[in-house]
Amino acid sequence: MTLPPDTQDETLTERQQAVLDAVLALMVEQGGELTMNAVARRASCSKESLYKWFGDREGLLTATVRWQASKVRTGNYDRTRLDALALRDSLIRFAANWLGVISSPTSIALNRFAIAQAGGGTPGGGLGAIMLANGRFAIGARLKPVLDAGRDAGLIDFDDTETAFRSFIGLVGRDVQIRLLLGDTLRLTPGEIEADAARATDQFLTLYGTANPVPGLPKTNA
Amino acid sequence: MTLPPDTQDETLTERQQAVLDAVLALMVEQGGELTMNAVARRASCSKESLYKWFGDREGLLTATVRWQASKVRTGNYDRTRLDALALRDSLIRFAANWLGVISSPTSIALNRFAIAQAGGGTPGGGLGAIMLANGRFAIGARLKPVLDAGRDAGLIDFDDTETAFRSFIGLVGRDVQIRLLLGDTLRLTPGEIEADAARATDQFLTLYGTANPVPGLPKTNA
DNA sequence: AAAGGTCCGTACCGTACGTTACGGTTCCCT
DNA sequence: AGGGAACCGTAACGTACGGTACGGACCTTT
Repeated sequence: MTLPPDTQDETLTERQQAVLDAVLALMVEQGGELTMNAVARRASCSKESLYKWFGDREGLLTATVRWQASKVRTGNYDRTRLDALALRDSLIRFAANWLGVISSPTSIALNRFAIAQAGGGTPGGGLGAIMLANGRFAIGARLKPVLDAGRDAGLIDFDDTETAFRSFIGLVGRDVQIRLLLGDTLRLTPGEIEADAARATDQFLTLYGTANPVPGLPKTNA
Repeated sequence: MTLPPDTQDETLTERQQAVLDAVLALMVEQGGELTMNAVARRASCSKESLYKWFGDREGLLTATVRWQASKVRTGNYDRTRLDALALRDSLIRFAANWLGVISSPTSIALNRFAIAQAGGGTPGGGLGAIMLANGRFAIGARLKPVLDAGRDAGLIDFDDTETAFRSFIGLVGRDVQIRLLLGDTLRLTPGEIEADAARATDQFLTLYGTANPVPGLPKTNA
């Protein structure tokens, strides 16, 4: 009669968090073959405890996704005083951070799981909806204030913040995520991430910047 | 003793093609739960025939991916004489075509399958490698001649064709593919596809175009 | 008409996995 | 020290699915 704890809000024991970390580790190294037996063995816990804590396999997976999402949340990027250089710096740091996240083995493994079961008949979306809410839409909510502030400061110009935001993440991410998800052996070193972030940001500023661009960065046809 | 027909090159009976179409239909409507029984029932054939024709489940899946890929191949986009308007038109048609492909239910379902098993221990990449070869890399090989021709004609300028190409598909695709894969209810009408293709192309030409842009398209901060 | 091949429908087998149940151990509370 | 809760390890159960085997129908060939 134990109803599934779908309303769990950060109420996780240290032990349970360790279990979820074990799930993440298994997802990363073992890939799509994730059995309850393997989780129990890896986490050194009994399957009975797994079912008591998370209800069923689906509950364990959603708890894992939420757990990882709660670990990824970083600081905001908005500032009070904003000049062209500060805006560019904020955008570059945002882009580099996001590239680091989406190219991390954990994010790749988690997205694979969410995508694999997004097609199933699970109503409500399941893991895919959670990944979208905590990934795509969360970063949108975090970056849009920066873009709006840049527009208010007269540094950039656009009609729709959403459209500008999508152009930016398109320039930043390009085909990285889909290639990594499909198993492409694509290594992003921290140096490449930083360079890509700067290139994408400068391209974005070229497209949406006003007449006062950052000096010395007219066009970057890298 | 029937060795698996891994060297099948378009040698498919009409019956077998119908079976693969049934697999595609099942992938689209049923999602990740694809059993051999369901395929046999849907295609009105026996499981024995499935195993005789495709070896095993993996062979059936790879044959399906190849079959779909062979259906998507469209005409090339290169031209002999190229002015600014012709280049822009080629890019727009290419972008619209690609957007239509990646937003089609068949492509989404197929990518879901390839991604789901790309994490598994299957060496060589499996379906993911096939999807990459026939998707991402195939369109690259098809578009790069156009970009190079545009550069030779002095219409656009860049150092690395690959980098320019990746910026282009970033501007075109943005976050469409990952959102659809995660189950986002995102509908792309033909009109939106055409508008997105034009916007992305004009943004690309703004970034990489030379001093002679298409008249009347200086900046499109849509 | 007889023979042989191809294929459909179904039944069957072995295994893997999700889920449940149980005995033994550790730890906390009083 | 005694009682109880939580938990670990393992065994057991039911189902689902990949893969195989078999009987019968249809079609072609001679």
